Amino acid sequence: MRDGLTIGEFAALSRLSVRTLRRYHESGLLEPATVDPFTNYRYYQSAQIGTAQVIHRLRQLDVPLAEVRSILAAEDPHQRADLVAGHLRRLEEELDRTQAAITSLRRLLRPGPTPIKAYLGTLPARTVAAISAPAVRLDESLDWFDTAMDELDAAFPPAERIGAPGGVYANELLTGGRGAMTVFRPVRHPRAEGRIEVLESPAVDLAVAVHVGPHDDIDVTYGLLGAWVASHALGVAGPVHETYAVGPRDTAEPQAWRTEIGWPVFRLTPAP
Amino acid sequence: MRDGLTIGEFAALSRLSVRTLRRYHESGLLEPATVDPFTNYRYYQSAQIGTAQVIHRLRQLDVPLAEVRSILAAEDPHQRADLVAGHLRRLEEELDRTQAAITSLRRLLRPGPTPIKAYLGTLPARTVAAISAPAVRLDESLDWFDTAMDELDAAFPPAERIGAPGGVYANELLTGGRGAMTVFRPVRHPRAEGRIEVLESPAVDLAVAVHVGPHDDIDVTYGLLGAWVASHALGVAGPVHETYAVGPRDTAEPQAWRTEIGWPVFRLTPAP
DNA sequence: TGGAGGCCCTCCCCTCGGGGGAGGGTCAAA
DNA sequence: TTTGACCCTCCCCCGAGGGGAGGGCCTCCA
Repeated sequence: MRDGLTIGEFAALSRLSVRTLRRYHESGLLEPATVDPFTNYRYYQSAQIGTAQVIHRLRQLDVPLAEVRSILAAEDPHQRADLVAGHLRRLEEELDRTQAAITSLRRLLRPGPTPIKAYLGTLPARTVAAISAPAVRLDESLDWFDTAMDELDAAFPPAERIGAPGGVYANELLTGGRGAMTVFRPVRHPRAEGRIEVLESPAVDLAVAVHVGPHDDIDVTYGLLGAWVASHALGVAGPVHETYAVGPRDTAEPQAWRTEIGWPVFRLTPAP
Repeated sequence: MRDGLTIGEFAALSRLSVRTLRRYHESGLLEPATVDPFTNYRYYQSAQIGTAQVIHRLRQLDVPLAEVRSILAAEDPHQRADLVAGHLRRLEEELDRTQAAITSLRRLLRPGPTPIKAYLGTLPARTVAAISAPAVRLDESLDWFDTAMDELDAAFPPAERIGAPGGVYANELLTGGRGAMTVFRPVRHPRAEGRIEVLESPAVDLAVAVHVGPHDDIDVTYGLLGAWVASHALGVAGPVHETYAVGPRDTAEPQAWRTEIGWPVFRLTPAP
């Protein structure tokens, strides 16, 4: 009777390729039960099939090998389940991104010219209650924004609020980097409290476009506004302002959302 | 007035990184409108923002750059939509695989021992109507199987049929390669017709396990059967037989499916 | 009219999870 | 004993970027 299953037999039972099994051995992810010291032949035990199948399926879910390792290392089934559940959550987020990409593409690939109603406006100086963070990544921004907005809403009941809330976002965020982010609400009597601070926002000239609907394809509106700005010989002068004229706090129907995007701009002087 | 947008400005508007834009230039996917011949600075036009956004979103959907190229090259919006739709179909298949992986993992990670009821049996010699393909890949097998089964069903009406249909699958399929595949149905009066041939299947000793439910996690049953075979000092002697005792043609409720997996085996003689 | 500091350039190497293939040793059935 | 399938190591390749070094360029402000 043999030492165990050869790598080829084991590959068939675990649906992994022979090469991949060798790689997993090399990286310590799945050690053969025995390795012949003279021939270096790998032999596996049938009890290892389950482990190999777990690896195979986790990899199908794009779990990185390092994480597979920690899932396998977790003795406690609960802890293991938590790790897997964490990855499933990431899969759901990935699905959201996929959905947004499809929505956005549908708009981008719509035949015919894409109209954009943009205009120049001036945001007057005003005093608002705000929460800021110095360095957030774009993908963390949604969570951060919700938390901060909840804090503002808790501190200023509806009677205190005047006008729609908004956010100010550093332009570096658009390039994938970290950047400053502010969420604000105009209120009757702004006051500092906890993370909330009183912000004097100066008057600023803006190029404005209104995005209607959920934010899945807001990048398209940004692009159209950016094109409008560039083609009107304007330069970008600061972080973008979003004003949530109608947002998730006003209606549960995302189709009705209205987001005003305002980009501080200045007129470029023509070159001589 | 400048030549256009610098790479950094363009990156922000298209949500691509500067590095990525340079890569797309290098690979001819998205050429800057002008390149300064002395400094090699890239300048983009605002009209290119839409194209860059399309690329960005397609990449989010994991469309390979080569395919992005052909989508962009398609002038006709319909043709373009077809290419995109093709990829969306692939995304759906990916989603099916993800679903199967989750089902399978749930079973694999279920705490406690995993019972398997396997037994040795003999499939008697018999004559069946069959369709074979010499070299199919596992991921093509589902489509191929459905087509072939439909042909068999069309040629042999219910009154002709005796017993459950099945398939014979080369073991190479399990390792990701191509292999022979046969779908068969026992019928009263087998006859060749079109792709259908009459197959004399010899008697064979099988290790058998029954998989209950949809095939999402059938790999686990295969693994358990394989472990059982290995631990009983048996060797695999030929292509695996699946018999669809209850299948999609019998009930729309996948939970009720019963698939008998039979692996031809022989007794290994103990080493001296 | 300088600088300073932020952009931008190229070039090279790294990542991750494999696949292809060369060149050569081993195992087991005929 | 031969033969053919199987296994070994080693090296290179892929795609789609990211990191960083080293150095030039642009533009704003003093």
